[in-house]
Amino acid sequence: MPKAYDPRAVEPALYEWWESRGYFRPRKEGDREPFTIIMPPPNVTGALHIGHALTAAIEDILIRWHRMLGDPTLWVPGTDHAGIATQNVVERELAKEGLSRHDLGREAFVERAWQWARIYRRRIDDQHRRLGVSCDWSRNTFTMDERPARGVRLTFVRWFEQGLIYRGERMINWCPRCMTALSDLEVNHQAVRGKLWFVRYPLVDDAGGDAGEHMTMATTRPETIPADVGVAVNPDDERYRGRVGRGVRIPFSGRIGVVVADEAIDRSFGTGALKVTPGHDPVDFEIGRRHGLPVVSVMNLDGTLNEAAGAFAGMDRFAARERVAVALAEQGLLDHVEDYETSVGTCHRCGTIVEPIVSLQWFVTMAPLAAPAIAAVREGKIRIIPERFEKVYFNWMENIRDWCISRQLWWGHRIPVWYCRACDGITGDDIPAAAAPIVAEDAPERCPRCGGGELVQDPDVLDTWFSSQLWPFTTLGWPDDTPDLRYFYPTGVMETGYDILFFWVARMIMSGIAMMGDVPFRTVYLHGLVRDPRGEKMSKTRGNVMDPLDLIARYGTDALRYTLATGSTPGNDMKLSTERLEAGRSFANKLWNAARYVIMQCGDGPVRRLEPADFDTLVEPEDRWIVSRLQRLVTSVDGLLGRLQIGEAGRQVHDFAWGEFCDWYIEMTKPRLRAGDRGALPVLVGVLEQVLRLLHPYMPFVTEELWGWLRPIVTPPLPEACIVAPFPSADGGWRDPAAERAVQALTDAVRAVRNVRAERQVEPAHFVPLELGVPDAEVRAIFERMAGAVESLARARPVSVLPAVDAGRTDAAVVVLSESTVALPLKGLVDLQAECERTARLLAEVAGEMGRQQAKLANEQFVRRAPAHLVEREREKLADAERRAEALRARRAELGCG
RNA sequence: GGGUGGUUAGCUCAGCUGGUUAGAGCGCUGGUCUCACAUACCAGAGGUCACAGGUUCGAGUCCUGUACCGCCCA
Repeated sequence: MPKAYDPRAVEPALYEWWESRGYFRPRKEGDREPFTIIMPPPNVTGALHIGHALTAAIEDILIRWHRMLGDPTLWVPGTDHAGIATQNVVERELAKEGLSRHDLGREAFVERAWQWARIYRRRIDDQHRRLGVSCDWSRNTFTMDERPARGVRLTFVRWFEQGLIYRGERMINWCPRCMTALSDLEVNHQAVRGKLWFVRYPLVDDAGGDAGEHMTMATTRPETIPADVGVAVNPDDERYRGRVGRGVRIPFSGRIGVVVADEAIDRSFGTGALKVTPGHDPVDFEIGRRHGLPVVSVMNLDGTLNEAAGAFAGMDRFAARERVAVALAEQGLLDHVEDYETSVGTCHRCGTIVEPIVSLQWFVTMAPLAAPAIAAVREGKIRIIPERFEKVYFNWMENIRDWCISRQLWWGHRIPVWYCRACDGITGDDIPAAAAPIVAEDAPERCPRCGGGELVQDPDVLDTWFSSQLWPFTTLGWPDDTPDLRYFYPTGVMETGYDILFFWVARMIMSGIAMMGDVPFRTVYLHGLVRDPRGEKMSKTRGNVMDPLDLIARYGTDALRYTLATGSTPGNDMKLSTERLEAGRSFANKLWNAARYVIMQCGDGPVRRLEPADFDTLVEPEDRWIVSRLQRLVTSVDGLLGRLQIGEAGRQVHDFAWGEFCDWYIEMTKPRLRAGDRGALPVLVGVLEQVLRLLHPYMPFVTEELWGWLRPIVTPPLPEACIVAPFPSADGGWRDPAAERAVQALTDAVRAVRNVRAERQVEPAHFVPLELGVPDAEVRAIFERMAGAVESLARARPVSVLPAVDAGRTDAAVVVLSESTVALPLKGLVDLQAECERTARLLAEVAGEMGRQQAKLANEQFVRRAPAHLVEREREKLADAERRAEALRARRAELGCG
């Protein structure tokens, strides 16, 4: 067996073996409830990042745990076509060849995108395999596959027929670079330093002539002035009372706009007067609508100004802003300019500042869909972890707005709507707003009205999330009625990042209830973002991304998974550093070496492994101690995983494996094994294999590999693979509190000896004589039985276990502990001066303890109201402290300390 | 503006329903290549749990407020 664990040497072969054995496919067992996770489908835009690794780690832990529990366990992998993002990357590829998508034409471009998607799907799947994910590849799905696509069309048609989907002219977010509409969620808001221009609008008299007065208003976007149609003030604003109803002359356009009074106006902003531009601002759009104002647009879809902007036509919107300001100044209309921090919306995908424009798009009416989805969470049909996100969910859902679902892209699910050229008088590509949509799952042959065969499909595609929202059931076969759908829906846990709670999770709940009549999952588990060591978000532009495959190459998959899983708590971001990964790698190596020790001791075997039925037959206290501790751990882990406390469960197994099993139990067995007593072997093997099982969900490779080493030399035989071995259960609840107490006391004593040795700089090779005074007969018996272990652990010889040692003796270093008194009678070990100082320090500590306990016990309220066992515990602690204080005082008197 | 999270050892973070002397990893100090492991072992130092009130017999944990940092929504 190699001296160090080498992940690269074992991982690929193990993964292939698992997969070939069919372990990843669900096994239906009796009437046990299935456990299902639908994997959040990564975008086919590129490679997996560290966030995907976190998703994979957590989900695989849950999946492997449930599989080991014997549940029929299904994890469905898949990938997402990511409309706008993929179109962008494919367009970038084309640009390298000097081509645009328009050069290729729609059909060829879509074929090109399919090629891209096929390549990246395979790459992503391979990366997932490297992460060790035990998902069912036979059910691997792509959002553009035939069945999900059918589900998309069916949903669209049904919602249209129910009046939930409509086509209309609304204010939407437009990305001038991506040249498509966006939903509200696809716009990021950020604060930017800008300016506030104060512009004078001349008031006109009834005849339209100059009234010689003006109103000054503030705007952050002077380039939209040519699209102004009026001015609005707050109805309660005294300053403008007489102005409402009058006309103003709009600069540049010369249009006469009316001054309206509207509640939406914030009197404290600027001058309290707002220019109204319904064509370019959502608030203004509403104001215009309330007051019957026209909508004027001065912008082209690419962000340049159009002919309505007059002299500014053809300019980019930001260049136009400066030019308009200059022109205003020239005309004497610019009052002044102030610095101003404003908020702009940017495209979620490309970062371009989005433009609010009025446009003809398809929308989903969300409120009716949201209502039952709100109820589902409120009634506890769905639980969100961490719970605080339920509030976030309610807040968004209760204020939900209609969802703009049409995208002016080529890559995606084409909207299942057709128009009749004859009926709607369509000649070119443009579909008139008044055209009557023919909505159907499959392309209709003829127009249902006129019977004509000249139909043209809506050119737009749907928002990617429209198909993603159906994912928990399209992956299981919907819209067909499949056995999978009936058996696995609703699924168990939806595990994903909190950043897509609205984008995805909320919409899945809404559409699941709407289309399936039941929630899509019982539990939502939201993890945080993985950040760089400085806490910054990882991004390609920052250049601080950590590639999971690179980390796997350096630290091993298990180290990466363990670090991610135990370093994060639900809903909270984590900083990932190489130091933490190193710790994970060390742990894998520690496990490897502990197993290596056990396996080497076993020789060729066969070694009987300890099973629960054997617990009562154990005689050595350390054996009973480690088994008792293990049972305690198993109970705890079971409870923690049940509450999805994955991080804490993983840490506890780590602490047990390293801190108790390796540091103490294995060391205790060494003198026994050296003396030819093989009685510890079943315990070593039994505890080790239980630890491997407990850790398997976190560190599947090293545990499976060690399982393979252990299996041939162990009897009764272990299950054929760790991945399908039953997860440890503490059903019997076996404990030995006496052994736990005594061994705890013994390790305390050993630590005390080591402490003295280190302080007095005793050579490591030098064995010192040791006397242990143990008043409690039961504990003393265990100390006597374990004297050999003490020798080896404390490097002490001879070891005498006595009912008492004289704490005051001056010929020895003495440490008084709760259950024992340690005396190291060795010349040169006792330095009177130092000993007086040390005992004085200890006495002060003990006095502090006693003070706290006495105060508590003196408090009548505490004694009366606190639980009896806590009061009793305080009394015991006080008695113990008093005993130690007494011993210290006696020793100080003996030593003649002042 | 509304909401929400964080503030615990030098660093990064655990700490579930309130109850021993608040823990871990890394780092630091000192000592060990001891026959599983130097990716290791042993010992040690290091914390007013952001601050101020409150509830309680008892608060890192619950409540209110403040400060700073962050995120979400508008």
